[in-house]
Amino acid sequence: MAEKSKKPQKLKARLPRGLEDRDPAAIRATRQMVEKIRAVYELYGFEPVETPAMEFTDALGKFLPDQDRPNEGVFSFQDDDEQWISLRYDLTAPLARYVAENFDTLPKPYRSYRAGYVFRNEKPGPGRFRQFMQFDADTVGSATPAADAEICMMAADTMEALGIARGQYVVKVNNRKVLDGVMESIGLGGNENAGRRLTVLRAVDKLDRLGLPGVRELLGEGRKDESGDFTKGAGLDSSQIQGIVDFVFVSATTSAPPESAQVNGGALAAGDAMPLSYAQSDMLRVLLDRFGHNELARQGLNELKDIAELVSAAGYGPDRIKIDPSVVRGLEYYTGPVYEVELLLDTKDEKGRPVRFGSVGGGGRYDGLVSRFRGEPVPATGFSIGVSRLQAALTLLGKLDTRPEFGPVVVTVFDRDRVADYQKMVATLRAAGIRAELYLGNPKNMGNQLKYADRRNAPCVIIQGSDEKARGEVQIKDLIEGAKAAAAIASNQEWRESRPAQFSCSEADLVTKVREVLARHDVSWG
RNA sequence: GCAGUUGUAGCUCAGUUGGUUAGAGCGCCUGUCUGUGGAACAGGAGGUCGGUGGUUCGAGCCCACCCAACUGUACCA
Repeated sequence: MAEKSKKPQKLKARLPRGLEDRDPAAIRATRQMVEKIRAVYELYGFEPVETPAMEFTDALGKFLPDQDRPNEGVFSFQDDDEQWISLRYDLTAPLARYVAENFDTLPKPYRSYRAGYVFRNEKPGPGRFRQFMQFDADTVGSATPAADAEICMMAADTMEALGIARGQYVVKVNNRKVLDGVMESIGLGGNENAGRRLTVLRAVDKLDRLGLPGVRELLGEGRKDESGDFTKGAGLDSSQIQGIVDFVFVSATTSAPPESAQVNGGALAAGDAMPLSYAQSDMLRVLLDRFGHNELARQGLNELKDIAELVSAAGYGPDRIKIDPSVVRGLEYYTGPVYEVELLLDTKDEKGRPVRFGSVGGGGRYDGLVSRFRGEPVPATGFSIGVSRLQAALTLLGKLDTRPEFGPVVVTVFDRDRVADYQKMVATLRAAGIRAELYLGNPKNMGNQLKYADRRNAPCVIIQGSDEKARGEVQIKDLIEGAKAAAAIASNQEWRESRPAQFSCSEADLVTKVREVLARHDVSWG
């Protein structure tokens, strides 16, 4: 039987999931965001450094890759000498390596900032990519809560510099020591409970999403989601659950407005006390009363109190920086205060469905990360903005300028024997600092050239046929004005003959007249 | 990873109880229009119906497996 004659299989043009191509508007938006963030970080006295996109795997704080699944979580490969190398998954671990390697020459405390792409092999989602940009700032070599407080204030300032109004974001602050202490006090201390502690932390982290009832389920046997999938819980007994819930409850009633606590999971569970609104200091006092008997918790709460007082003294109220004991953060390397920046705006996708973006920034104190490389303790605290995620959110919110940038002035080719003349006009415009180009396509008719200029979003085109040449003139056609005039014109005939928004000027006035057109429409590039 | 939903033209989607040659809108290209963007009108290109196998005289439709996307969930050092 004859083989089915197959068409030659064309290579399919496609991109792996979680990766994206970036068009001019997106690139411009990123550039503007990065510039605004940079300005704030500089203002706070931080200085730039750049490290490569990959590091030795062990320097990133990751165990050697699983032979079966070497790319779970991070992308890794083996070098010629068999050493494992990974793409960085954040900018903190590489900074720790950099500081350790250059410890003797860096001024300490060392304030550093850097932006760059990081890579995570995870399931993508809205605002979640496998390659994305972060913009970090860190203070290495200072253990004082003043360093943490400063990072929080800078995070708030950065949000506002990015055009996110006060009240549309909040910097939440917690301390790992507090929850660790609470867990210790209900008998979850010690190495043998490390796994369960992690499960508890993850459960608490989901408070905003699942509400108190969901968290309760995750602390106990487990929870079934709406798709029927079951998540195994921490397996705590009821008194232990109540201990955690007591703690979480205070945060829930003080950090979230009551109505949102109602929405998430249908109200706080019955049997809990009435929701009350506490001021920050009241909340800390209540927590100290209740959990201060544990040394670790008391230490953490006192650090939080220090930070709260510092930011408050600098004029940053709880509308900008708020103590929220339910903030956990996933990374294990945090040792003290942790921060998280959340957008308080409702984001909806193109179809009007609500979208959860998660935090757009976060960080914390990681006192152990640099000292891994050195024999001495090196305290450090830092903060990271998820530029890509924030940009995705702001785009969805319509808060970013996504208008296409103006294209160049296009000099059309009327008479193909005179390309040299046209090229000279282009050179003249460029010499005057005007973005300009010669039409390089097939010049067989003017219509195509104008369509091209239109697609390029060119503000105007230059036309010089034999008539104009004889008079020593050029035609300047204002495409922006012309587009407005188009509305009043019905027939193509009329459209062509009227030549809207087009005028003639002498060759010598080319630059001056083009500048006038640009100025009229407020055209500027870059 | 687990679960659910969905895969038909570049995009958004129709497609009858299984029945001849799979359609529409938008977009794209060409012409009306050899010195001028838009609109209008006319025409054109573009499909292995996600893939493979099966049931059937006959499959876009039914069945099995695979792949992908979306949503939830888990993980996120």
